[in-house]
Amino acid sequence: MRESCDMRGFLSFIVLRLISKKNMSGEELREELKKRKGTKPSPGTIYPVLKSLNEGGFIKEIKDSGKEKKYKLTKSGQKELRIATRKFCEIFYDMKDELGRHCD
Amino acid sequence: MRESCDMRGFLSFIVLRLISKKNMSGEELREELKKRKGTKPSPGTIYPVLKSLNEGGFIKEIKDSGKEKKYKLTKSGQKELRIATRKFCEIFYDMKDELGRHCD
DNA sequence: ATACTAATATCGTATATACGATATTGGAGT
DNA sequence: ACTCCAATATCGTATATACGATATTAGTAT
Repeated sequence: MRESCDMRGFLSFIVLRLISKKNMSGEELREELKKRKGTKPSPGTIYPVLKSLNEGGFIKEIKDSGKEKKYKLTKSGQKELRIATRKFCEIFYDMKDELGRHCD
Repeated sequence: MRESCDMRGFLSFIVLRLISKKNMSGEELREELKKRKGTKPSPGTIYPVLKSLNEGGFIKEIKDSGKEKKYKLTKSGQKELRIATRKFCEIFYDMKDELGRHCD
């Protein structure tokens, strides 16, 4: 996960958040993102992100039935998610009203 | 502003949002982003964004005293912001609780 | 008018996120 | 065992956002 000042880390952030709620595979993530955004991210988008988060030690593969590989957060991933969430809130603190209005 | 499926449009989104609340110059935007994120985006980050939003017709230069150039949203920019806000809320609808908790 | 300075603008470079296309892999079913 | 398919993985390419360095510009002050 990036530490610098740019805005590019959001896909990793979303993936960490989704996995923190429920252990998920690449395909499940693609489905969930389709629900949220209307379009399904291509395999070339999601699998490199999972690879990078895995190599960074933020998520860990768990064996599941079938050929799916599910991932769960590691301790380090939980910590990273807390940090990223705080940053997100600092940047977007004033989106609270809109989120309430649009999404109830 | 981008229409596709990626996550990269957030700096433009934030800039549109800030300008929608108050006409702002590049320096004022840098200051506000510093407040929110802790680091001030470099000139090489913010001015190209303003240029691109201006060329896209989303913001418009207004003459101010001094050498500052302030920008205001155009009608097209207002519309774009509404669309982008809805998308943002669809993606991050479940951040509502965190935003409430962290930022009150 | 000239020098100074803050704001703006541009340049080269780096990287995360994106895509579509293609390759690989591992269970399922025959 | 072999084929098939869905899930995963990789490749080449494109673009927005990032930086630091440098250049330009327009008021300010001397």
